[in-house]
Amino acid sequence: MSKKNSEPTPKNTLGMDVSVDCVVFGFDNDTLKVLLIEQKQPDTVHLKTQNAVPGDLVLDNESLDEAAKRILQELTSLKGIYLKQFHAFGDPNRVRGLKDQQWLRTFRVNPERRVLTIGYYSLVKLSEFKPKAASFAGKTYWVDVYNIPSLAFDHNEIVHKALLMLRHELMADHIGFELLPEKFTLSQLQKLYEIILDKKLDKRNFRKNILRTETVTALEEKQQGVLHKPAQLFSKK
Amino acid sequence: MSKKNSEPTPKNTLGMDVSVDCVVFGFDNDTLKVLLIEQKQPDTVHLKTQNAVPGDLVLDNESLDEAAKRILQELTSLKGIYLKQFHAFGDPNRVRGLKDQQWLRTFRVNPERRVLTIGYYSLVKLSEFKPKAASFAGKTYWVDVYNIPSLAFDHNEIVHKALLMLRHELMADHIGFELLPEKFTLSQLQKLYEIILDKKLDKRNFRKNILRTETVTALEEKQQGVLHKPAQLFSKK
DNA sequence: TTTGAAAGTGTATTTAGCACACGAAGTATC
DNA sequence: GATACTTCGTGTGCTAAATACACTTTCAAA
Repeated sequence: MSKKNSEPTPKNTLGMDVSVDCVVFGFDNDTLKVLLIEQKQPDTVHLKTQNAVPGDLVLDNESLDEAAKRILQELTSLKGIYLKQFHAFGDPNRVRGLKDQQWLRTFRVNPERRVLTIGYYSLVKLSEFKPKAASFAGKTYWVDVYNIPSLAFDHNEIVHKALLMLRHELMADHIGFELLPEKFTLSQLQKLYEIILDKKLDKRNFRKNILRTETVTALEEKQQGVLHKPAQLFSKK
Repeated sequence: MSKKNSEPTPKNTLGMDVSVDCVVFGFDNDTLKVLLIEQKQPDTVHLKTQNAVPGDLVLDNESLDEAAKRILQELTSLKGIYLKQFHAFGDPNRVRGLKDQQWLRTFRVNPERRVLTIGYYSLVKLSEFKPKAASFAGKTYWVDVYNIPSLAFDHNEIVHKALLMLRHELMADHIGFELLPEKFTLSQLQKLYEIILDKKLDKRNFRKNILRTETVTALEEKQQGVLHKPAQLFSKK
């Protein structure tokens, strides 16, 4: 089984396309949403379009983080978005749907090439989000993370894993405010936590906890235009 | 910037080689060790050999997990080893050392091809470990994780990140016993924790904690052949 | 001025974290 | 068989964090 050192035997593989897929989370005060794109389809083949998570091939001189950043910036005009690599999806059969294969034949120079994808998730402030046409995407839209339609490739699995990682990191690093506007109330933040973690939290204990972590800081300002006692506004520290 | 749907424009990239690198941890009752290999070198070029973490290209029909498992099984005879994907390393310049490039020219059919690697770490029971000749490796040996020499490619970074992930998961999931023999004492387990986390722990509190998590179970047996009060043996539950 | 609706706050109880020291159970030696 | 040596195994009191729980305040609208 072992080879002698004196006989170098170069190893051959076909090579893979590597892509980055971004699970973009947004929050609209009621539901946690994920950004989907309608996959581009050639006019000739008339298939029902599929939905997918935005993603693209990693370019030849690009790092993975750079590719993820580029994908996000092609979809939005936002800068400084929270981005985190969370898993590599490399099953050789992850592309097995008929439509998926047809799509690859249209949009990839090497449609037979195996595709490995690196999953990132990102948190954007829905309030500041303005969709932009991206080279790799058709229309974009937001769907409730707890009610996601059937997606292209293995994207349902990717979204599911992203959510698990998000939950985990929300608890560990308190990154929730990345999904809220610059100024937010603690009630908004609590609701966000409740929706992401999918359980109710006690108001007083939640506030104690958040304030203890010192990830947010109270502003002088108060909420305006609400028909009840206005809440104090906070921002990321 | 956006393209009309009616003009499919296939995207071209050169493709990448994808490899899996395994950071194999072992524990010898005193130090946490990492398994290194001596990189194979052709006799012709007489370079000082470099050390590396074991890894190999992912084969054409292999998933990432399968590749990691194969790499481990080529190095050891062990089955059922704990294995976990922890990060993808994809910087386009991660291979920039002169020796690294020479090595690629010898052992890769496409030495210029960009290489992406998926990092896995694994926990093995040193007591059961028997090194085996592997197709991709020269000699193997263990080094103290806190005293690692300069390695090929970006492997120092890979090991470092693996250690951080291991620490994290040790706390969260109590997987420590994967590094110990089937039967172990709580003192052994505590020492393992202390070395991985790099801090002292209180004996009584440690025991309370471990027993509360119910990840281990007490055996009838006691330690034998020690010149002091024999400790109770435990095993994974 | 009354109503509605969410904001904001305190306390008591339970649970987990932590610091700390000594008798018990074996082996080896004389 | 007494002694010395070494690690094992345990209990308690204190402090900090987690949890459960309900009422008053502040504003806008009618």
